[in-house]
Amino acid sequence: MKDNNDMPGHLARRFQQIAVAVFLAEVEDAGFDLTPVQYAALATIKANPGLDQVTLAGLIAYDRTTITGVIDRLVQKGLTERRASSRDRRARELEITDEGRKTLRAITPAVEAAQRIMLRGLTDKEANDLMRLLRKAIAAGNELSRAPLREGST
Amino acid sequence: MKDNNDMPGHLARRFQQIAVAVFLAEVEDAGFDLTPVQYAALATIKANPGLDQVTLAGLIAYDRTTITGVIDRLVQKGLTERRASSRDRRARELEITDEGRKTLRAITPAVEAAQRIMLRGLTDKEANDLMRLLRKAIAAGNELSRAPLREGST
DNA sequence: CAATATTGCTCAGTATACTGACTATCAGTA
DNA sequence: TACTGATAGTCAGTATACTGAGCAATATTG
Repeated sequence: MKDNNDMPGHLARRFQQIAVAVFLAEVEDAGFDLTPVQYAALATIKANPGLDQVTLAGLIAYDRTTITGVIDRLVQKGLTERRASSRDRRARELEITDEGRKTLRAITPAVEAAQRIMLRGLTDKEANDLMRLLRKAIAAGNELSRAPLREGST
Repeated sequence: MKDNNDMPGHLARRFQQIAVAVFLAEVEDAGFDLTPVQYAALATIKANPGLDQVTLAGLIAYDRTTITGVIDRLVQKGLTERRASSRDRRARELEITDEGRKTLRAITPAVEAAQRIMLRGLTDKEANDLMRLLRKAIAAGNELSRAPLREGST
């Protein structure tokens, strides 16, 4: 019988599991307390000042119901500000704080180290191949999850 | 600046997200209600009758605190039996029920379809390459997560 | 412009994952 | 055999993800 551990779905889960563990370990070693999800959100807020939650969710492929809690925690940590939009009173505008900017800068080496560590079993060429193939598979399946990636507004 | 969406950690998360969505959609279309995690656990219990929870967790790389809830749900659905071991009173022996066996058989086509769909953007060669590279990266990082894969007892 | 549809966000509920702690039990050893 | 350490399982707490529902506000349309 075919080994269940060899199915793409299982490999996906396992690789993600390792990636998160490596990220958290490196970031903690660097003296910070930030999850991969929080990091991506924070970096995206910095790159797109004043964006609303739905746009942010689309830019990093998070569910809109997930982003609420993520931002709650970023706000609670003092890394992000959330305020009502004046143009659309349903929306919240997000801004990174000085503290958030500082954290993002300081944490970057750990984040980059983590990316290397999670690929440490591969040669440079293999790592590039893996990322290319993942990108391709993800692009083809983008619309299949509830939280697809939505490119910048144009 | 480097796009955060292009980091291996983000690709891992995104691919896993799509894989789970595809799995759930296919299984639901087939008329079943089983998560990828529950499926893997059930299949492993069937292949290793009477195994205990820690061994099961090791075989599919789940955390031991996660497996408790997964088995709770399999038992509640009538697919698995959990009973105290006579040899070691700390341990629980797991068995698949007839209903579990029937479900596993009936669900297989949907599971296989899901694996194809999550790779649908890739050629056969690319799909094989992706899986080979994932296996290699995972093997190198196995010990980095709290729930590493533990091969069969030997 | 009134009725309708859509959108931004939140909430309640469920299912992984993990941290850390705790109980019960087992195994090894002085 | 009493002591010590390790192991099996559970529990409480936190953080993603997602389903489905709902509210408030905006957009669309007849």
